[in-house]
Amino acid sequence: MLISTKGRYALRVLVDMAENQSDGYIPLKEIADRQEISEKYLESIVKELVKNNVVAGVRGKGGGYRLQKAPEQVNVGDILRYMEGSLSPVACLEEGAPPCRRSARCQTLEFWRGLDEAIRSYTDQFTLADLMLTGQPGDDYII
Amino acid sequence: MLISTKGRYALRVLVDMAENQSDGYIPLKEIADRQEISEKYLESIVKELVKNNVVAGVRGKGGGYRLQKAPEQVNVGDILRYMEGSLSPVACLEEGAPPCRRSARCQTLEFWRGLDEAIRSYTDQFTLADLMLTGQPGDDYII
DNA sequence: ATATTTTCCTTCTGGTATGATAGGTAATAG
DNA sequence: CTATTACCTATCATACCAGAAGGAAAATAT
Repeated sequence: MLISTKGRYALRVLVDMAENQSDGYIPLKEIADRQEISEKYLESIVKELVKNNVVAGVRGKGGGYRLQKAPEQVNVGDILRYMEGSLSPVACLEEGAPPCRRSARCQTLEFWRGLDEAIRSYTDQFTLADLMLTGQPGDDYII
Repeated sequence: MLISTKGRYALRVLVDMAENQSDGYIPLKEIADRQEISEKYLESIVKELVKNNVVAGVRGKGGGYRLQKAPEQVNVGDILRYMEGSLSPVACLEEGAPPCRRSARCQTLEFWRGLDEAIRSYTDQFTLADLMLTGQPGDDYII
């Protein structure tokens, strides 16, 4: 399974933030309630999003989280890579993986590279805005 | 990581069998040596391939394993699904998964379905014969 | 018959990731 | 000063991964 709950929940949280965006900050508890996900678990997920400057958090009363970019600027593939570490289908194609001694003779490598590319090109064409419309990437906005 | 060593090794074993095909059977030890994979571990992998009628095993001297179909008839996506159980990127799209209570309101579901389809359509266009050529699916044979 | 080869079957193990839960600390607004 | 909220660290149960071990059953060669 390529994507764990970390990646799935992260997308849901971000779409939720994008849709409930205002000038202020949204407390995690609100999002947890709407999305029916344990707030405590979401903490660990949002932490990663803060680290990668996707959202910003402010403590105390009136605090919460907020998107750091417009939904159109948030790439879904990036988010998933932040959360999962990598979207590579096989270990040997992960960034920073030790070079495989057999790669020159490996008859399956090209196949895996193609799969990696198929996953990358699919996920990278979506932004948060596309998910808000629950449509296809590049769909026109109907405001 | 979508694909574990089970799926990766299975493909390598099958390509090895296809290339070293003769009228007889190939002992697993030979394949393990050529592929530099532990024979004991390969046992568990080949077992799954036998179960799914991809290869057949014969015991005793002169025994070993053999492909049950021509390489052109062996679909790579099928093999990976046998070994991994599923190629779905997320749990909720796996076959036999309990229906998700939130699916009607899920804003990420269509995105995941698209990814599932991208993975499926890529993997399913390859056969063992394509891997033997280390080329692209549908490449012409040059004999 | 017997020895050898090979698949087949069951069990065990150490390591790591997943999906959380628990409890506390620091900052901020009113 | 108090309530609220993010932030931090630790712990836990479960499962999966990647194998290793040991033997039973079948087939062949001698």
